Amino acid sequence: MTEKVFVAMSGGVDSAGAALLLQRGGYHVAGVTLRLHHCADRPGLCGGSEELDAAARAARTLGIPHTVLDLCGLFRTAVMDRFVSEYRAGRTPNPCVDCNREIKFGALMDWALENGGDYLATGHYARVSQDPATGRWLLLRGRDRHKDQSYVLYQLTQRQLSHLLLPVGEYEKPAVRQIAAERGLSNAGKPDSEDICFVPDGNYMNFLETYGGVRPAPGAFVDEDGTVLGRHRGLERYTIGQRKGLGVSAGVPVYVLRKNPAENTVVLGPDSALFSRELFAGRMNWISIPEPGSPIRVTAKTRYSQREAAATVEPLPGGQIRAVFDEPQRAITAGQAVVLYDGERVIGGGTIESAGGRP
RNA sequence: UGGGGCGUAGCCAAGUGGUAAGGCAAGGGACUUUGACUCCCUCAUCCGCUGGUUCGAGUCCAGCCGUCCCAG
Repeated sequence: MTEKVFVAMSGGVDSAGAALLLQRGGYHVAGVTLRLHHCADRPGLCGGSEELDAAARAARTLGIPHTVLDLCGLFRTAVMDRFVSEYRAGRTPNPCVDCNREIKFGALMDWALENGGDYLATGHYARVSQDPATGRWLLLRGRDRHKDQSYVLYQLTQRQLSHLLLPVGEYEKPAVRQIAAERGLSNAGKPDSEDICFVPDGNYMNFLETYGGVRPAPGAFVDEDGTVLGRHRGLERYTIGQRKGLGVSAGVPVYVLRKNPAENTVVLGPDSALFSRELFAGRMNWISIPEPGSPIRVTAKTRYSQREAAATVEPLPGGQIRAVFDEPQRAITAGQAVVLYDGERVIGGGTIESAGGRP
C-alpha cells in the first residue's frame, strides 16, 4: 500500500519541488498550506493570501489535492507574540525556529498524522536518516551547502523526524528550480524568500510598534567607559554586533557590544571587543545522541549564516550547556540558537542565554 | 578687544598657487528563510563672507563675521 504524505506548500519553489519529487517517488501526495495571517495581508507574506494562491496553483499543476489549514491563532501566540516579548526582554529572537517547532513540525505535523498521513514533508534543505547502530533518527545538513537549513530545524524530536521527509535536501537549489520548471510549475523562478515572514518589508521595528505595542524609549549610546557617544532610538532597534543605523560617527566603525535594559543604554565599541569564547544555552534538544553526561567535542554555529567552529560542550544541570570555543566567536547573541554538529549530523542545539569569557 | 590660533561635506580631517585625499556617518545595491556582519557603489562645481593679486587661489593679501587659547 502506498504511503501518504502531506507536503507543506508555502507557495515557493522549494516546497512545490518537494511535492513533485515525492510524487515521482511513488508516494500518495497531498498539499497543505498554512494560513497564518488574517489581516495585514501583504504581497510576499508567508501564509498570506497571495502565497495561498501560489500554493494552490502549484498543486493544481501537479494534480494533487490541496487544502488550507488555518493556524492564525497559534501563530500569533507561539511566534508573533513571542517575537515581541523577546525583543522587549532585550534579546534577539529567531522566529523561524519557533515557527518550525510550534507550527510546521508541531501543529501541522499533528494534523497531517491525524488526517491519515504517514509523513509530513517540507521544502527545507536538510536530510533525515536513521543511525543504523543506535536506531536514532538523524538530521543531516542539506547537500547544497549554500542553502543548508538544518540550523533552523535543530529542535526536531525523534518522533517528528520519524514522520518527516525532506526530499529537496538531496538536491542543489538550481536543480530544484530546473525540475520545477520542466514540470511547468509557475513559481520555478520565484526569488528566494528572505526576511521574517510576518515582516515582509524587513521593517521589524514597525511591526513591534504597530502589532506589539512597543514604544521605543530613547536613551544613551555609551562606550565601555561610560562616556556618552550619542542618543539611541530604543533598545529594540539594535542587536549585538550591529554597525549600521547607529548614526554615531566616532571616526572608526563602532558596533553594538551589549544592551543594558536596566539603564536603557546601548554599549558601543570596536569590532575586536565583540569576540568571546564561551556561551551558555538552554532549552536544549538532542538529536543524534541522548543528552551527554560529560563534555563532548563538536562544531557549532551561533548564527544562521556562520561557519561552524570547533568547541567543547559541557552539559550542565537543568538541561543547559556551556560551550567553549577553540577560537573566540563574534557577536554571540542572546536569543539566537546555537546548533551543534558532528560532520553532517546535527547533534542538537539550544537557545543562547549569555556569552562570556572574553578572549 | 592687546597677542596668538583656527574656520574644507552631518562629524573628523588631508591639502600651503594649478584646478577638493581619506576615515566615520548616511543613501543605494549584492549577499542572507531571523536580527546582523561583510562586500560593492554613491555622497563638497566647491573650501566662513566680501573684495584684491595672479594666466590660474582652499592655498597669497585686505576687511568683515564666527570660534578657541593666552594676557596683565
